[in-house]
Amino acid sequence: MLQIIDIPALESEGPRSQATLAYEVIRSDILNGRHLPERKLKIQELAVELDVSPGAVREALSRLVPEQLVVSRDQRGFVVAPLSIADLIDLTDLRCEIEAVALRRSVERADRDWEANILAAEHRLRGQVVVIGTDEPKLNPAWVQTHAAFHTALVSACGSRRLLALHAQLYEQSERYRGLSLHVEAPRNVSDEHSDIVKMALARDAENLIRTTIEHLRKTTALIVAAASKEAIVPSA
Amino acid sequence: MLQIIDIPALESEGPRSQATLAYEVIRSDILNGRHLPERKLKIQELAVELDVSPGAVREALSRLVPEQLVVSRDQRGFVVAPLSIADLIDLTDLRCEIEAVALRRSVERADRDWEANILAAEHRLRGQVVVIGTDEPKLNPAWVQTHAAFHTALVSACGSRRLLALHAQLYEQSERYRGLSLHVEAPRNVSDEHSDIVKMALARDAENLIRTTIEHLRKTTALIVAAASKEAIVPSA
DNA sequence: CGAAGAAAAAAAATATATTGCTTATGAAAA
DNA sequence: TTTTCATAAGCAATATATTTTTTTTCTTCG
Repeated sequence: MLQIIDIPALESEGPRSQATLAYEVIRSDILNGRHLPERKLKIQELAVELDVSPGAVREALSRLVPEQLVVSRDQRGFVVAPLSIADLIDLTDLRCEIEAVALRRSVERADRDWEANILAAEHRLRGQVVVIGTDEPKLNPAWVQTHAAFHTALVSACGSRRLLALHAQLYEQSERYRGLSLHVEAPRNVSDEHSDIVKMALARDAENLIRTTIEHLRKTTALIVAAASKEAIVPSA
Repeated sequence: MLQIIDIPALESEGPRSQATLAYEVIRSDILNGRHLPERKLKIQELAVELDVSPGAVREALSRLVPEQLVVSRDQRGFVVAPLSIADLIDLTDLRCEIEAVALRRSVERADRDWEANILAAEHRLRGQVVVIGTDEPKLNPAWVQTHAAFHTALVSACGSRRLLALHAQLYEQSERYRGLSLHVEAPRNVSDEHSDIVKMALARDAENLIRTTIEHLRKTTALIVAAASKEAIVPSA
């Protein structure tokens, strides 16, 4: 007899435990660049800063290891996972492959809801400014979230939980690199690229949608690589 | 000085913390089916069983959450991640996609070392029996390891660290399901399937290699699904 | 007899103390 | 001046005790 088990998806209900709270704060701090790569994450320091017990910090850091946001060395604590150009290129390559698979499936299974969500996400994106702060330029957190939602909407019809999770994970990891492209953001019209993507999606033209999206990803990576070549942004190994 | 090595399969050198030890033991117990899906993992119980402190167990379990081997519910502890037919199908689909990408790249970048490693891995595989134990049939752990090495060898030339890591992770997750196909292993000649794969690899015939490998994966999945339909293998919620 | 509420037991989460590893600093010898 | 060894300090890792939360059971009332 076949028994289908419903997987309880109560992954996110308010941060109730201290460890979960610490996890979310530290994770966000790493993604936003508040903790720089290679920086040592001292447990006691974080514990007093977040006002939680050292055990909670320790657990939070442990959870970040499989996500590749921090690396741990037994008996020697935790450091923020390093960034490198080589890793960025590797990451981008993999993202392009995954994106292609997810988009192709999404188009195959597309329906009107899918189209509606894409249109809505793009519309929200247009209402956001990308960079805030004049002297100290920073990515607008609201834009970051909306942008993620836009790209998620495009692949949301792919019909695979795991593929969606993988897509989200890779997107998130690339977020760490995005902040580095701020200084050379000039020669680019991101809105046009997005509307091209939307056009292809609505036309259900899978191959051109994939091509356009991959170009979009590679353009960002190319800018970061160019920036890193000029300035010594990425710490040396 | 003579060193007596009594612990086999010590993978990485260096100091191992209790938490790391607990992590490895629990992980292996889940993968080998010693902890059944949906089973509650009581911290204190595991702590006395492994002779480590509860904190270490807690940390170990936390590290298994992102690997999707256990799920945690804040304030209510940890349980072994459930298995389901739907998830197996989802997992297999994703594996086929990833396998295709990795194999295509491997063939592109193939060299003589790659061929040699594949041949060596297949040869080792032939020397192993799949199932041990007569009345209580169990997968031969040596075969399991050799089989993993064989499939890793095929994609090892893909040139992407992340792709290799992803491949390994998906393979590992599917290992949890493999034990379920034991009872219906009959109508199959796995060695022939493997030698077909080797033939395609040495011929550098990427598309046929992919096709053959995907068939290989899907066959295993189909057997497990068939087994689950007849017997109530998958535990009930 | 069944349902609801309260109390007790069990287990998770947290805090604090202790141990032990790693590394840095300094002194002594080459 | 450089190298090496020893000692000390800092911090990760672990153990233990305490608090909080959840679950189960027992009692009481409908």
